[in-house]
Amino acid sequence: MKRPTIADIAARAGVSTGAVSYALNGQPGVSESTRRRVLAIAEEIGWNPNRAARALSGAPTNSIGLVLRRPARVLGVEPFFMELISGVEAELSARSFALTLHVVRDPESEIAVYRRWWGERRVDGVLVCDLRIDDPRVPALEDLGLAAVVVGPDEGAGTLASAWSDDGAAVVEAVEYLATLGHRSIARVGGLPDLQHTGVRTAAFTDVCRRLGLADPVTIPTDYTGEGGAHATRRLISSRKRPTAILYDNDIMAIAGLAVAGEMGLAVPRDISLVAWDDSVLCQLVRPPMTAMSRDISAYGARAARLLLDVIAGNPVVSIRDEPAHLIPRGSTGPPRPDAGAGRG
Amino acid sequence: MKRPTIADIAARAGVSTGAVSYALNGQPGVSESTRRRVLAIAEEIGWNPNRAARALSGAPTNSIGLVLRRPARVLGVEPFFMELISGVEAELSARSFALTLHVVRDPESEIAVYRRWWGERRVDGVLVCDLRIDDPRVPALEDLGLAAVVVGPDEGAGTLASAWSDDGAAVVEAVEYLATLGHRSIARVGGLPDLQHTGVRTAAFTDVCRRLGLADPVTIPTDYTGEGGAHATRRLISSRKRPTAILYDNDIMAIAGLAVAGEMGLAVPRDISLVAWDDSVLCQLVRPPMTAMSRDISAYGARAARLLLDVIAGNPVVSIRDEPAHLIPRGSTGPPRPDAGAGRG
DNA sequence: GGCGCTGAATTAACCGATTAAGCTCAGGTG
DNA sequence: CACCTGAGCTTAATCGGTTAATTCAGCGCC
Repeated sequence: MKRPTIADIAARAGVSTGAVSYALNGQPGVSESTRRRVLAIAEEIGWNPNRAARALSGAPTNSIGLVLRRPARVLGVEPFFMELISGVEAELSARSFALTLHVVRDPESEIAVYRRWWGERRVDGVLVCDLRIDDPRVPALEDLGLAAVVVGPDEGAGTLASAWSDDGAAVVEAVEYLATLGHRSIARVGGLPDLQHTGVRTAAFTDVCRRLGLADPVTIPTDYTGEGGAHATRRLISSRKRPTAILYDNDIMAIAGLAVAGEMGLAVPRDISLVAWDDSVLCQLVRPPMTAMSRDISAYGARAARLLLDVIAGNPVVSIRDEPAHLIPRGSTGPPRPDAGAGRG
Repeated sequence: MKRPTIADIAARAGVSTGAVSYALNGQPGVSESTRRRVLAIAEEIGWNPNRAARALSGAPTNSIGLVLRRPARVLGVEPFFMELISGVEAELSARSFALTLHVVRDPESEIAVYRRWWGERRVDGVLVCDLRIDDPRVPALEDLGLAAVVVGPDEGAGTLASAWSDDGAAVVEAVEYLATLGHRSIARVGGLPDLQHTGVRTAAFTDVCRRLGLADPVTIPTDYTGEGGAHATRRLISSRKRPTAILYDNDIMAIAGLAVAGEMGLAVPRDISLVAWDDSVLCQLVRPPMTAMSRDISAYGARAARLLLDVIAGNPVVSIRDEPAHLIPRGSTGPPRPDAGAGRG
């Protein structure tokens, strides 16, 4: 099947391609009757503008890009990105924008992809995830002048707009809740330490523990995997000053920690309380069900997408600080045992 | 920052744009020294081919499309698609292809998107999921001549290539396993009845039950949701001829069914055995852990992507029948009670 | 010297749209 | 009747590449 072009329409309508273009784009310069005729013919022969040709004349591509830097196989396991993408798509599909996805191995190729997309005019803008400390992508994108929105805290986002939740406030909520239950020694199993939002959480955690006069706030950095969470939990439980509560930076690690606590003979929440960041079906299914910091990830995605569309449209934009995650108390948290935190498990 | 073009390179190298084009594309027609000079300049000024311009001259877009028809929010919950996408990406990213994603509401707009992408030359080919009986997308794609691969059984895929597992063989494996345990009355909680692969599974289920001389094989159609699975399970358990084993078309429904069995006072697997299709962490976490038909979804995605790339390249292709799902026995299956299946629950 | 050949380059058409500029002609004006 | 105006078109340049056709210099050979 041959793709119809405006030349085909022009031939049928007996006018020039220029006139057809004016007619199709609602520009002045053609009579109402001609316009109607052209539109009817376009409809009839199933014409679609060749985006390549339009793009050559400077039109937007109506698509945004998302580059993910992880082993592709991990994506299937990690629910975060799919929820984010579902939120992004909800916003995009309403406006007939497409999402172009690309998975890369390392930060250099991520920047190379941005550069290529920009050079190729493949996307109108990009969403940037997993911002790191001194992330080289920020200056690279600023240099290129490619529209971009950071999905993450605005710390380190430079001149780029950002959309994220107030992770600090969420940490404060969780720690205050545990402190109210009576916990004086709270540890944290954190995510990748060079991620911006890990830094934000760690700072907030340290601050609130100090403010409440709690024991020295320990954060063990991990890689977000179940193994990492299990290992960190083992270390914390067998440490001299065993905490009475542990705050995990994601749900996978919290659930792994729950299993470790069981193996080491600790009852949850009698001997130790556990809190997960990011709620999921998993948290509801385990016994005891896991107290979790729940947030609407797909709403973040939608918000970030809308922000990016604004940036692309050239509208004035302000970074969005979204609703913080909020605590959903379940069975994995309770008051500490009076004698807890004394010896080994 | 201005995007460099081949005209910029030509000016610097002191040759025509035509010569630059030949040099950059490894075509004959330029001397080795000129080619090296041109390549060096291109590298130096960070030139990238404007894809729109190339596309105008008929070059491929190096991207493939995937249209998903579901409420965008459901995507985050359904792990299937993310795993599929991760497999697809693993294959694509190695070849610097991008994946363009679009979420639509109804089948008509799905076809409209194909038509638009084709007209716009936005993608080189598409992956088609969730094939239905007499799916109108198949003739539409055949008409357009847009490269396409069906992710699903080749029944109903027409002239399009397809990649899928042998669901029939998997059903046979599951039923034979249950029959070996001693079950004579096995029911099935099926997925959406108008999906092609549901039809394949239902036919195989009916056949193998007949062949093994089992009781009338009942399949209750559902919508794949937990609620649907719970409702179907309730109906089966309270039916006059209660089955001693139930085969579910996905894991969500199986887990919902497990909860229903508990509510209705049945012990699993003593009173009733349950088998899930598609394994996941969920299946391992519930008590008793769920016997499941496990398959490597991301491998399907990778295989389908490779097939599509072959179709696009014009290589001869044959549909792939991938490895069937294989049974992972866990705690939710066991021999039936001698007196089971007699009365009401 | 004239001829054909080859290699290395240029030129120009082309892809399918957008759009500034130019043309035509009907209708109104002095 | 000459002149002006503007609606309604057409023409042609343009975007950034690709590529067929063409030019041209240099060389070998009869």
